Amino acid sequence: MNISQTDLPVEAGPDGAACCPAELIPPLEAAEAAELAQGFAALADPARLRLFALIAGQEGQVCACSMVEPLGKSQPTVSHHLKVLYEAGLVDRERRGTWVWYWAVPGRLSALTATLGRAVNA
Amino acid sequence: MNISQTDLPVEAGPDGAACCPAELIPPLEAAEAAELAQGFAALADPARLRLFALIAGQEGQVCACSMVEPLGKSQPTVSHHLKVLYEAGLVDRERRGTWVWYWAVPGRLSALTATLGRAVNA
DNA sequence: TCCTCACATTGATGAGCGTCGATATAGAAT
DNA sequence: ATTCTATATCGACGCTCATCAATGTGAGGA
Repeated sequence: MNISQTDLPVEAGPDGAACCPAELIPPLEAAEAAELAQGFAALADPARLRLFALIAGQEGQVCACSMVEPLGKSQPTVSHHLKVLYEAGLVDRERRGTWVWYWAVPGRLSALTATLGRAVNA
Repeated sequence: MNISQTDLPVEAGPDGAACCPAELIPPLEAAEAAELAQGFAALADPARLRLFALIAGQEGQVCACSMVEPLGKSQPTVSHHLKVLYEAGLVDRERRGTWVWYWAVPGRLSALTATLGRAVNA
């Protein structure tokens, strides 16, 4: 087994045999990572993904009453997931009389992925 | 089977006041939503986000030993998160002697977001 | 061979989440 | 006011996950 020094990005020290370059670029700040993770967590559930696709895929707005049946979950469960999406900033809502209407917040999804992409390409 | 107006999801009032416009476009298929959610779940943890940014942000590959200290978690915890990222297809790895090297799988992150974006714009 | 180091796995624990039934709240209509 | 409907909240259950100490595994080195 012949290991040439150009094969591996190893910075081997004479005494300690280091495996790694001296310093890595700093990772995401813990606070920013926590905020990003919260955003992705809102998309980490199949029911919420289907809800979000249902809302964002329509022209205009969607009434909450029309989302219970296609999702196949109980009304309290749908309401809970809508709240999670709302608190994640992915959807907005407005009460009009008896019903509540939801719509996707433009650019919020792309902002999430862009933030991670920026941290990766830094 | 009889199709009556009570079968419709639309509750159209006499003056045209309705809560639901008509049929909604079908949501994400449950199977596709589950697969997507699994991918986003890998990014829904601050420790894993920092790990992924650490790996994808470097030039070349990263030794596992160099990720324990910057993350501030125990070695088993880091190993667990690396496994989750690996099984989500976000990173790949190779053992070289004593050490294990990790690198980001190109295009996997953008594929995730593109799939959701396609479902939304359909 | 035995020892050491790097990494993975196991087992346990505590916290958090998805789910639903029951209930509360808000608005509209009678 | 009473009642009905749509939505939100509460309480509880079961399950999953993040975490770490202890242990296992696999690869050099003496």
